[in-house]
Amino acid sequence: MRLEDVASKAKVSVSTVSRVVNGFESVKPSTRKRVMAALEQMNYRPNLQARELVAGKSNTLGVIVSNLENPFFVEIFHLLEEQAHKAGFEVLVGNTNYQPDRLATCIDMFLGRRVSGLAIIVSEQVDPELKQLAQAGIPIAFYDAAIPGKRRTGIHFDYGKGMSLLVRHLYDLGHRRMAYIGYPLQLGPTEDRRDAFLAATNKLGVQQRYLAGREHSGYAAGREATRHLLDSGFAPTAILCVNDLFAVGVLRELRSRNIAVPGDISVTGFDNIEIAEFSGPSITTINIPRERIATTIFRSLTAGDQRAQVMIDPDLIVRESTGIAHKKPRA
Amino acid sequence: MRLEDVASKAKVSVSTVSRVVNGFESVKPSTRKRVMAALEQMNYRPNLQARELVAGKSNTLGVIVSNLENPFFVEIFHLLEEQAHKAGFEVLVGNTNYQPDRLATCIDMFLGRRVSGLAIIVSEQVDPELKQLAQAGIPIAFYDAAIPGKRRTGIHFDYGKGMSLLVRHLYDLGHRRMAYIGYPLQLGPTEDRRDAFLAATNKLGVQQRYLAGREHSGYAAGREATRHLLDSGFAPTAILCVNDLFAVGVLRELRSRNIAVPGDISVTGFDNIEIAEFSGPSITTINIPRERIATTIFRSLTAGDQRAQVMIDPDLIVRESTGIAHKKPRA
DNA sequence: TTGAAAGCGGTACCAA
DNA sequence: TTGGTACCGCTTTCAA
Repeated sequence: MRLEDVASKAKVSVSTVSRVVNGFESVKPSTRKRVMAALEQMNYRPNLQARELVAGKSNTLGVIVSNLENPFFVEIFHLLEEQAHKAGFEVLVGNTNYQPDRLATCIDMFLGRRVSGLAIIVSEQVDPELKQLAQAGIPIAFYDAAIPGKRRTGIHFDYGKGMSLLVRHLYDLGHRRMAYIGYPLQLGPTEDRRDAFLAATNKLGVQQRYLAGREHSGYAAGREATRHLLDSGFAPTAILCVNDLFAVGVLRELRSRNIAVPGDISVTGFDNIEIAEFSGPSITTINIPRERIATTIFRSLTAGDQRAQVMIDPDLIVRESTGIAHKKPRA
Repeated sequence: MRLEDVASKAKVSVSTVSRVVNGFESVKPSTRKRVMAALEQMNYRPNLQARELVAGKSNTLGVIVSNLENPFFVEIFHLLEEQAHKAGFEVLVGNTNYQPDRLATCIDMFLGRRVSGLAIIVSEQVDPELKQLAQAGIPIAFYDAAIPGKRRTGIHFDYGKGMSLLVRHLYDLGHRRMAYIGYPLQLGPTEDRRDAFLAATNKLGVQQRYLAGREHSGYAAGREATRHLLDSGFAPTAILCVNDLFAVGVLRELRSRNIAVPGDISVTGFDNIEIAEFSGPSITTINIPRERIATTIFRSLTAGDQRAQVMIDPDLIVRESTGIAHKKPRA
């Protein structure tokens, strides 16, 4: 099990076994062979804690996400993982469930494990942790969170532009009464979306309504918010959602009320996850180019490519869920 | 940064600092206060590699899954995580993407990190790794994979029963021509589903057809398989899918061909993930009680509750996607 | 080409 | 209540 066990079995020193394990040249072939055999027989597996302790690093990257149930985060993780593996890194994921204390725990865990880079892809506020992060001494990449500073990369998506594209698209289709369904909490990036919605609709003089879903994500939250919305008396001709998951929930509720989409009401999502293409009807949404995000994170974590700020641009993806506004909205 | 740095700053020994860090009682309040201050100022964070090296364990559980993009796996992970956190464990996830070499790497990584328990929730074959796992010396729980032995818990779901329930349900609705869309590879548990489908249809004398999707999961695979199926000339009145993701893809293709569900063709999924309830139409499926799975895994990993075999029973969930068979199937 | 020994950053035992 | 020290398993000089 340990280097020493193998050493005594092969009748050599631990140094020699270590050399064999790490593929050094300076080992006599016959010795190497003997050691290899012992290694094999004893099913030796290096203790990474020990190895990394002496190395002082771990060629492991840490990724912290708010919500593994949102395919958007999972996709970014996947793309990042792919690049990391190619470069010989392992990737570990931590999940916060939007809980600030979990965030702190995850950060402690990853920094305590001396990961060589940490990607923080969360929606919650990171401020209270900034202090410890500042002294971490490793590259840290943020997506969507907090203020970037030294040794940190802030990657941001232009929500304002994205939301404007949606509002404009709907406006051009004749919509003048729009509702927006967002997250419940004070999550920075999602406030951006709401503010952008408010700004865009105000600018165009569109009647609007803002509503917070009860959960952070998920179909159920979108559905429930839709119930409240429709029962409130505000009869929108279009419903915009903070993400695609919510939009699916909205579609579900509308369907169960026999409200046609986009015949009676248009619906939009955000993120362009796969379900947006496969739901019935498919969902008009904003694409966030994950490859760019993943690549930027990876570079900043490994190549020391620490551009302080990166802004990512949106694309509008028009699908079946949006159409010409009816004069007489149903609800 | 290190215990020693804090010690010299607080003018005490490393032992004392260690005691304070670990909350031992036997420290004079005044000393403790001084140490705490130093700790705070220097932003000390214990090196987990060192700590775990001496401890010989890590109060961390490892979870390996095939596919983080399948919400089914994510849900199990979440439930497991919840219980683990309550019990003071951290949970680390590894992702294999159905690649056997990734599985081996993940296992090496987790065992090398001396996790105190390892859950392997994958569909690929684990046999080649069994040898190393046998010597791991820690509790290992399998879901859906490999042969359980000593120190290992095998949790299995009764796919045969689940598939029978679906076939029977459809049969009772008058269906006599059924197609099944499965995974492409020789993945043990999914072969079970296919075999169960074949067995159940044969028993009832139903015309059947088996088809493999091109990917492991995902909407696109289901959709593509449906294209092949419909273009093949076999005109089923019902399509059964290996999982709910596939079923969503099937629905999408049928919709784009203006084939009504369940009017013209009935569709079923498997797993009962959330989308099955929210898709349009909602999907008749088999529920797999994840709580039981997660709880069983957790217990076997921590409490030494090592029942060798656990079999989990299915529930049939009837929703909108299945209905009475038409005499003249369209396709 | 090989072995001995000094750490890496902690913990824990023993003495003081 | 404190400090000294051996040791966890591995890597890495330095000598032999």
